Amino acid sequence: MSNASDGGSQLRALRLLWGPAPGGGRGPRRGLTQGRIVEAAAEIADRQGLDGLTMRTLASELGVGVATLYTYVPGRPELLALILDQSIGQGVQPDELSGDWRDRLRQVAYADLQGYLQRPWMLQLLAAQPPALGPNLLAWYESMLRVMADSGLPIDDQVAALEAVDGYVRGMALAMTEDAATGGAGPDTERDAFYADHIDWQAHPLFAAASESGAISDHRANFAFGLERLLAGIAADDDVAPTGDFRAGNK
Amino acid sequence: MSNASDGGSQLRALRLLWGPAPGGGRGPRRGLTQGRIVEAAAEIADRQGLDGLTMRTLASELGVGVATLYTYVPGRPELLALILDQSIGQGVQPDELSGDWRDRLRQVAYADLQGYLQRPWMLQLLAAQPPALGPNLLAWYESMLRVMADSGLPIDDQVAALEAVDGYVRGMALAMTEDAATGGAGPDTERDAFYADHIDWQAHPLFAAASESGAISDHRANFAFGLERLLAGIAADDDVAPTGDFRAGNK
DNA sequence: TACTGTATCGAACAATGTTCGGAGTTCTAG
DNA sequence: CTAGAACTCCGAACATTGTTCGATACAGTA
Repeated sequence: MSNASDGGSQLRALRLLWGPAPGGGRGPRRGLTQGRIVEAAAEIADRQGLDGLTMRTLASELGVGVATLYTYVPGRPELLALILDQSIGQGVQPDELSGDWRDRLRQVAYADLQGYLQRPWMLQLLAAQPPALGPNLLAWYESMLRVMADSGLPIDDQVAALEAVDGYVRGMALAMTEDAATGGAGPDTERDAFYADHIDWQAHPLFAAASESGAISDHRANFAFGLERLLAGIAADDDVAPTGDFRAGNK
Repeated sequence: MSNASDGGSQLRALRLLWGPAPGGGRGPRRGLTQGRIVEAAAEIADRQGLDGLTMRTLASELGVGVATLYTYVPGRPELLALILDQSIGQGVQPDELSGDWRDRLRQVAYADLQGYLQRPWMLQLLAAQPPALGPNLLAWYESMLRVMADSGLPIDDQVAALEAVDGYVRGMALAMTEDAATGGAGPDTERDAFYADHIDWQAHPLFAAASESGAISDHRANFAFGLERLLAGIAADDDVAPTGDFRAGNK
């Protein structure tokens, strides 16, 4: 009951993702396809952001009335689930890459990062709700497991490693979208001026130093740093540390 | 220009976060404080999710008219920035923990994870926009840097390690909110039934096996796995790997 | 005691997702 | 070939959202 905005839309999304196109029945021939709608929707989201993707702008882009959309898609939440799975499908297939499993993992990480940076709304959708397991997500996961199968790790660790790398990429992408948000055209001078004025730099000397040195804003270097450490940690087969730290939390 | 929904609200949020409370001027005494509003807003978000937090529900909860809120807060986006920074401030102060820097990093990771799981809307806000650098975020960052100062790592690596752990936690939390979304009361039988029916398990043997074994759904174990690997990788001072993989991307 | 500037808030406005009802279109049953 | 059924399309309407306006009440100041 934590996410109030899901009145069974997840299930409807799944039916859309997997269900067959409802083919030719009686009435007039359909002027659109689900594919065309999803494509146009993703394009609008790319240009205007998720908020700019309204049923009206989408209908107008496609040259149809708003109500028409509802004969193809049950509602906006389901539409969002569709463009998310479609975008996932546009990434690389991990097991088609070259190199050993560690190289491939790294390449997947960079490719996925780029995807998230180009489509920040994917992260918004992922944060709003766990993604429906559509065909593309499933295929990506299976492909990822094929890569991990080469690692010689136990099956549980294969999954854990996969999830860890994927999680890391998403989390870092979250922090890196910052750059895109400012417009890409140079730093936000107004904001920086505000910081300079209102922040007590004396009281935060370490932050001041780190900020000055540029270390904080060099997201790409930070991403590379953490990724290599994570991969190295996974590849090291020696036992790591006390894995138990689960006092707090649920059952 | 990627995020269309920000018409300078970031700056207004910063002013709110750092600016002094506008004190007693002339008119009637103010019946509310920014603090009380933010507290009530976060509570509503906890119960009803971010979508349930409307200006009307908030006003009603506080027993005031809707328009009154706008004398305390410029608008909803700024309100969201406030509850985010406030929530960040409710986590632990990293440098008040015990143990060496690696232990502390681990404790911070678990504490932050718990915070994100209890307040999934924090992740939604982080995904929608990079957080405004409010007092609490700044304090947390400074505290984190104090912890990292013990590591003996170069300053750049300190920042990178900090960002990596933080990013990892957020990314994994993204995947783990799944549990909360189903309501917590057992697995989603309807959804699982759909999966069983419509997915071609033969074509995805590895996923089928991983799913069957429960490895995929054991998020807490996966989190621990990756965290230990990441920490171990950071602690290992030997050089790691080719850090250059930056053909694609921007300048 | 008047004046000024503020706080409060009911009402209205624009934009959004969604539904309703009717008009047109195509297939199918007889 | 015709009549009905089932479907597509969509203008209009509805509920809900964030936000603004204008009036009214209040508290300091001169």
